[in-house]
Amino acid sequence: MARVIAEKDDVIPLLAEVFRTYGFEGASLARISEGTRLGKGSIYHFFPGGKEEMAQAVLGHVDSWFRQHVFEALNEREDAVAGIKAMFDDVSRYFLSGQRVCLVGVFALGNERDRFAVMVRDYFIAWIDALASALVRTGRKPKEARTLAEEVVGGIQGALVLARALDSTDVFADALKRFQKRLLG
Amino acid sequence: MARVIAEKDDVIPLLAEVFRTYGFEGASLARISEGTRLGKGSIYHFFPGGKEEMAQAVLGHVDSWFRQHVFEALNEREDAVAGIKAMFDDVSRYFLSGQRVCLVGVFALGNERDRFAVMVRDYFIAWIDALASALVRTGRKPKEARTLAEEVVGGIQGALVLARALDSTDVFADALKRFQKRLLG
DNA sequence: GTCTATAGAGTGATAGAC
DNA sequence: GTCTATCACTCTATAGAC
Repeated sequence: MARVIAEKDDVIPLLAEVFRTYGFEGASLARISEGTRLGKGSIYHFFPGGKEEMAQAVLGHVDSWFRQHVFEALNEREDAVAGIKAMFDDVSRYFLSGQRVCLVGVFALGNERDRFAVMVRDYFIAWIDALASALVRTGRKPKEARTLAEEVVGGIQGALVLARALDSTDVFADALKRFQKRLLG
Repeated sequence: MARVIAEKDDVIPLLAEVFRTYGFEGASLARISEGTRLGKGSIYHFFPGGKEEMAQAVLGHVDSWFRQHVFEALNEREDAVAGIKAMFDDVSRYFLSGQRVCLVGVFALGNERDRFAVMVRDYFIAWIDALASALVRTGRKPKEARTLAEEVVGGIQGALVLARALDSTDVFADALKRFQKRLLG
């Protein structure tokens, strides 16, 4: 038997793409098997807890990617303006200009929300907090910063919906430009 | 056998709630049967085309509700300001202050988007067009009106995501207030 | 032999269609 | 209710690295 080494870390991004494409309920094991190019045996070897554990792992992966790239840049950069610009660049690339969906957003809308409530909530809170803190460092008042952060993080989710509904990457790109302008003038 | 009269028009709102709750893939016939209190036989009597026809009917129902209530008020009211205010009131009530999800938005994010692409697209286009036309009548330039309309319609979708993620009706209510203020000053 | 990654036949339950 | 297909999942049987 050809033993092609696969590690959990290599599998998770493929898994993420399956969940993004089909949603939690629509991600059948057949589709997961196809998407990861792994037999059921391998899948259950990595994720004995089944689909729930797979989704948990994928959410964790998305969350830590955003923490490492987006939130950290927002929180730690001395230059808050540069951190905010970096956020918009990352977001544009990550969501493929609106063609790719936000897994956490999809889970928030679905029935599976309650099952993953903590991860879903923490992801959005971390994002809003990080953006608000950067905005305070650009000179905004804390309350204004928080409102703006909520508006932009929510607005990005809405722009993803619209971009997919209208099948237009421009809708997403234009929304990001508007948001950046509103935050940085 | 107790013959409880059911009509298709009575079934569709119940069906809509099932699709809203579980999504297209998650709306199994068992859940549909439970939600509509109809046996499988009755369901297929009303919708010989199966789940696809059910979803089509539900999308059509949502679409025509918005057309009759929201879009018409935006398009036809002499007083454009009143029409826009009415839109926000309707939206707040319809989505139960963010506890209820937008079925069209959910479909836009999912894999089922392509199947229902026309209805999904037309719904959002009609909404954006209606709002933009009302904004023009409040004195906005056409291009500015269109951008604002896109931003608000997308923003409402994003606010639904955030409200569910943070499990907060305030997030949704506050977003609506902000949008109304931005549109009407 | 032990351990880990592999494939996939086979389980009962449930899916959607009729 | 009845049909077949597919569901999530289990289990056995591999292969190769140590």
